[in-house]
Amino acid sequence: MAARDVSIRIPCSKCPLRDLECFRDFTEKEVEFLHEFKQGELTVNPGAPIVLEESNSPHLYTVLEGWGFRYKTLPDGRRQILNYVMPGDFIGLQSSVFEVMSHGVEALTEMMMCVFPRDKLWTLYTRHPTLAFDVTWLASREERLLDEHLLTVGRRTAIERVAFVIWHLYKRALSVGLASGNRLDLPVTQQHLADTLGLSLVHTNKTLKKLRANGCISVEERTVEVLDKSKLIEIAQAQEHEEGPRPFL
Amino acid sequence: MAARDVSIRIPCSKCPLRDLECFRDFTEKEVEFLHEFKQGELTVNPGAPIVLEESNSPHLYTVLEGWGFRYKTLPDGRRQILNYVMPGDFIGLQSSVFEVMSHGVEALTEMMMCVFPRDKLWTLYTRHPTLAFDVTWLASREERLLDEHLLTVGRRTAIERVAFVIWHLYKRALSVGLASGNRLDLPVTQQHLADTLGLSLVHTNKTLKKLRANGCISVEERTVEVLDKSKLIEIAQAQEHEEGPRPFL
DNA sequence: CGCGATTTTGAGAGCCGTCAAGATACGTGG
DNA sequence: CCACGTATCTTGACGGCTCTCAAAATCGCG
Repeated sequence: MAARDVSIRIPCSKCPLRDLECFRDFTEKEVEFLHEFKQGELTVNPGAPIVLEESNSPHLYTVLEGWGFRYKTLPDGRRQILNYVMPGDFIGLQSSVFEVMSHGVEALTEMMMCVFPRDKLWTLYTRHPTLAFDVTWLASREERLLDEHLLTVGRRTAIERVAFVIWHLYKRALSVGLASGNRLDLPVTQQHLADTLGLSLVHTNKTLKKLRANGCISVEERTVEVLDKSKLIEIAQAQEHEEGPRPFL
Repeated sequence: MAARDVSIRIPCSKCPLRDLECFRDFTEKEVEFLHEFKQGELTVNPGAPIVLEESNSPHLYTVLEGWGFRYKTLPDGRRQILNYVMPGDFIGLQSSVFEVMSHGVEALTEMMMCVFPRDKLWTLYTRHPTLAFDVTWLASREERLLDEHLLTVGRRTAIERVAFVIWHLYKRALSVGLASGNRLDLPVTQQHLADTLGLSLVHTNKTLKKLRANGCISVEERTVEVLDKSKLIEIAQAQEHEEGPRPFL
């Protein structure tokens, strides 16, 4: 694995995430503590592993820039993508609770992350209950995303699944400034989509074609344009719900 | 909905869960606080709704006895079972974080639960960081179970899925005393299994038949006997991992 | 004994997977 | 600037796993 350069260049008070509307405001004391908690920044290349399945990482991460994904694999290599990580998302909580991660995380684009030492998480619980609650908040949000994903893979048809992920990723990317207007820059191959949705590569490709023929979306290079939102939502059987400001670490 | 009788009859110090080996020990102060936190017990009948999708329940629950399940449904009625709840499991965390639950919970057997007021969860974070960490622990465990379930539904074949869910439920039930020896009392219809695994009822039935013909399991009434553990594990492509003592509230 | 819920079985259809091959894009070295 | 290898995308053909439809059998219960 390539050497990882970890050093603090960005004080938490100037964290780029603070400029985004979707995140909650923090008190000065909270930011001070987070700055103490922070070990540095880590930058990785596209395709780089961030944590390995069954590994035991001493670090926790908050994504500052870029996309990645969480996954699990079966012994024979079949892969299931569990979720995507974007700016503001927290990586590695499971390892502080169970010692080992039961899933892996891999970068899709170049990623910059904030690094925290896992063994100091406990002091966060003793000294900053508001931040402790934030950690629980983040875990609970992940749970909700997984619930929805499970419904998608278990009960939606192929075209519903594809429509749903696109809509879902579009909304998430919008909120953190990774999409603008109707355009979503998806740093993802069709194989990734297939592994996300429990479909084969070939069928994913043919389903995307239907969605293009439909006039729902257009795709060029790696960017998707949402042409007909209401039709996409209808096909996806998606139900909208408001999101208030959310925390991050 | 039937009237719900809530009153404290069991002090937390005599919580039946404390006798189970799988749970961690608590300090006197922790138990004292939990007893203050506790509002009472709630008993519901098989089939009763515990929380509804999109509802806003003011309560949190810890299961003391019985089985239930979490689920989500699509507008047209297709249902996905997300996970099962058994003694020691915590219900309703999402509602303290997002105001509304995005999933429902329903009882499979008669269930007894410990009831907590949602709005006092915050004082738990301020006064008992160890318990706060336990809440995070529980959320993180749920996340891990969902990860595994997603892999099952997304990437395992029908027979692998059925084998896996039986093995999984057997292990969980064993740890809390709901299974003994090789026998698992499953209070679940084949329709429930189908909705858990993303399969149709008919195909679930035929797949169970194969597993019986295999000599892996036998089924009579609602109890499943695991006849050949290693073959079941092999078919399920399950990977064992140790579990240390876990918390509950 | 009779009715509803659940389980079982068979038949046929279709959605989706696998296999295979060609097309396109992209980076690298000559 | 072109050649070439690798990764990704596309398309067609075919097979099969799983679905739907339908009906019979069994079970639970009043």
